Amino acid sequence: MSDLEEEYRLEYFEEHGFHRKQCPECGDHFWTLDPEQETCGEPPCDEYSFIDDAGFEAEFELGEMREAFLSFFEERDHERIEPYPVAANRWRDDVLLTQASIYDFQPLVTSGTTPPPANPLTISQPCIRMQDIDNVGVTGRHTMAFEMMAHHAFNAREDIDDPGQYAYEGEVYWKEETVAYCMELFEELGADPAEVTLIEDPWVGGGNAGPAFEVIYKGAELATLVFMQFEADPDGEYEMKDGNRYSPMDTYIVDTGYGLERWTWVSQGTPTVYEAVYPEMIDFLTDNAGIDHTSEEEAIVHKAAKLAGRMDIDEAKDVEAARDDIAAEIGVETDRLRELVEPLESIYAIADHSRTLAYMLGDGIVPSNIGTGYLARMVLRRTKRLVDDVGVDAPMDELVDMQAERLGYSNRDTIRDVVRTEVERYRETLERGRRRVEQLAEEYEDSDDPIPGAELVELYDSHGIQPDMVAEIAAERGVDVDVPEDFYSAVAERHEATDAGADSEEATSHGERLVDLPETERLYYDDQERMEFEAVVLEVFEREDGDYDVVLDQTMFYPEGGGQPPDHGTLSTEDVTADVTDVQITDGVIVHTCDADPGTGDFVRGKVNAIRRRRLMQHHTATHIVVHSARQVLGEHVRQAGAQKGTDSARIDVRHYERVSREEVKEIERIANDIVTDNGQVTQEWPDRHEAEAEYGFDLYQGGIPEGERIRIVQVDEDVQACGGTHVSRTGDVGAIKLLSTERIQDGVVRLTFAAGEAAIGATQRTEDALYEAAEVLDVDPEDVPETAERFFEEWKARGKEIEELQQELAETRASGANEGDEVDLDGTRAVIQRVDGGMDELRATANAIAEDGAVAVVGSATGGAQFVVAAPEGSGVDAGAVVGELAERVGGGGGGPPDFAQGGGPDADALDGALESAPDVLRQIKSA
RNA sequence: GGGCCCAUAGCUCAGUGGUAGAGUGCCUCCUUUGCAAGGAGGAUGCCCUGGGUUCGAAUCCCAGUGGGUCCA
Repeated sequence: MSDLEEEYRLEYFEEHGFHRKQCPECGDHFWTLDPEQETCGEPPCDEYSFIDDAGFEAEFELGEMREAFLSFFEERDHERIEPYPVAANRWRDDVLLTQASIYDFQPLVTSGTTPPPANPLTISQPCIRMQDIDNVGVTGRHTMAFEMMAHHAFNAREDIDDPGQYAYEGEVYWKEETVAYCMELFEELGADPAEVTLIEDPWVGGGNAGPAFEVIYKGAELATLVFMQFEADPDGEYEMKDGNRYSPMDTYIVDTGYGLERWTWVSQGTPTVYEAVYPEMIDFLTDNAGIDHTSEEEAIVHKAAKLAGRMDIDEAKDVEAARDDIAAEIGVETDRLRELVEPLESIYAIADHSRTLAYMLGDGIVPSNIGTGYLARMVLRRTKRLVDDVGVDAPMDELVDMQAERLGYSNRDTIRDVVRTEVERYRETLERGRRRVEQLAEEYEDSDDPIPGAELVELYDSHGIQPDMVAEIAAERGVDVDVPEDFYSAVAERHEATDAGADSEEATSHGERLVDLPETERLYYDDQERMEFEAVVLEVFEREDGDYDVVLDQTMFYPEGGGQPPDHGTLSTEDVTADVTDVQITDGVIVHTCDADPGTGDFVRGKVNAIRRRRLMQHHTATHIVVHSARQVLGEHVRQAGAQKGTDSARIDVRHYERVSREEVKEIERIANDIVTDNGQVTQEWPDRHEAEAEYGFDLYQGGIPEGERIRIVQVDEDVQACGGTHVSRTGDVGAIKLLSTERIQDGVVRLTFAAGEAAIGATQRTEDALYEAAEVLDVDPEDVPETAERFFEEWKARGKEIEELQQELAETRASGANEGDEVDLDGTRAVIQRVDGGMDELRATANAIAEDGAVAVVGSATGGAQFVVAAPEGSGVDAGAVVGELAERVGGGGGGPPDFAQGGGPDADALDGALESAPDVLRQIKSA
């Protein structure tokens, strides 16, 4: 096994007189210029020493610090790169949020597949780390949202077989330069290099690893310098702290992270990072919440803040014990300290969370029950609770807007709208929850039992009601709540029990043999209107189902991809004409599934089914137009969440926070058809990916992230997207666009189904057919259908009521007047046995009427099989349920009910009369039993 | 992407295979002319939709639609 120690012995340290030491407290190794230094300099081994004693020559505001950093590296030949969105799932599918600047370049750039936008580069990347959520506000240094300032250099080894296989070659710079830059930056800002400590701290993450330094200055961790150079390998020579083995890779990357907020904080020396980063917002919130400390209280808070670094829930085992220690050290009661500090902690958290929300919503994340949307919802609800608890009396949308304005977002109106909608939604959830809990509390009010844990789990998991909220509401009614210790693991367990993951394996029958074939030349991009071509058959595979998979040197057939179904058509030689039923692409090789074998090595003439292709192209272009129109109507946040094109209709799923109204649908349809009428050119080009990203942003990648240096982008009207599909050449060729339906397929995702061209006409005609048919049935003009339908529906209901009343009357008449029913005497109790051929309602009414007269009623009917109703007045001594059971058995069925009123029946209608005849005997038997 | 919960009167919700309910609101009358007043009477329902099981489904099963919620 090889140790990393050698990796940290830099010439830079040697030349500048650094010493390597080991911290007696935590055991970490570190480098320092100060021969006297003993501990590593980082809390809890050391304390902050920059509070009230700012660490740099000048104080910086956030923006000034960012600029200072970026221009420092710009002056040193780094290119400044614009930040990426915080929603990392826009360009990668393994994570939801951007948590570090290196995320911007994973996985394609780090693996060497795609070149970096610049090399070396510098950036200040907004990041969100949800895992720090419990520390925010408490420790004084943790924020959920932050900017990671960084410089990166992407290097590739030259001593390998084929250095040209990667998108970059050679070494830009490595460890020596990285450490030198770091120290130089400190000196430029006026820090004493002797106060800087570099702790050896190997880094592991996402299957990669490497040596790294944590850079500590005056107690604060200000930078991490990571030298990514290993990849996971069971036979690797390095074992890292995660217990896995790693071996060197061909690319090696400088990955640094300088926390903008920490640097700003140290430059100002305020008690907490929050006061340095968004002082106006903290002032606003403290004022608003009416927090006004005396100077003595102020002093306590101030002292506590200096020590608050110990309250890291990840490191301090018991946060409350840490609070006790702090209280003891500054000489106040723990309770008093908590009373003073907790509201401030909430306010810090509110400011941070508002900023987090501004980033998320500003980048177009829509609150939802899935993905990043769910995270946004969680943050928003948590913030709302904090706001209410601490008594801030400002609407949430205003708080988020304060941060959005500061961050320079232009879609602030949408952000506010989203926040308002979401807050309202939360209010409704809480109200629903309150009613539910009150009801539950009522159930337990009379018993002395507390509300059990299982109920709490159910309330939380299915209804989103926190246990402490249940406790609060239950307490109002004097009901206890039994919160299990392991509440959240009980919730998790509930999920695990039902999670049965079934992995579907993708079976590519002859995938391996495809690898040796050259990439198929794609003619469909050259001229999307052309449908015929000639090609050479490179290989034919016979399929298990008897069809053939044919690979050509070039093709006009579009393979399934980007939600566009494959082309159909024919491949013909002199002798054979094969129908193409499917076309797929694997690693650049296009496979045509045919019903005949054209023969390897032969020339074939390919002919694409032009009608099908044209319809697919119309729908594909229409999809771009509809998304673009929806964006204008619903807002800038609208983004594609999936799409499927077809020949008769297409659907597009779009992120949006509300249901789409009928008015909005009409507006989208109108704008879409305006674009069609304008008949603008639909263009495609293959620009450099980084240039395209710089020009159009990541909204390019609505349909997925393509690989490679150059990407294909398609422009329709003002809409630009990376797209591999085929399109008509002018918007007018789409013909017409008709929105067919909208549905909300998930919270925050709306599906728009529409038809284009001929299909649009067809769809409209179908709708009209339905209307005309309905009109014909009602015998009115089509435009009168709604009114007539309503009238008919009302009348139908009125008739129903009338029938019921008449049945009632009829039944009463029957019961009272002379009728054909047989009267039997059962030891003084009268019984009436009667056949009434009618529905169940009629039978019931008749039986009731007879029973009201004081007689036992046995009523039978032969409509729809045999049916009985038996009613027994109180004190008759007859169990109606038993009677029905007995009678129903005779008609091959069953029945039952309470003793005073029962019903039943069976399929054998012919046996009805026989059963009724035996009724007197049955009654006597039951009565005497 | 997965799990769970819900859908019944205008509203909030009970309902256990056997005659669809309560509170509130609504209408009428009475009492009182007093602030969420009291009394009496009355009207309100495709029990979300479509299948299935059953003699019989608001109730059980399946699918769909709409809503809620938790997790990754």
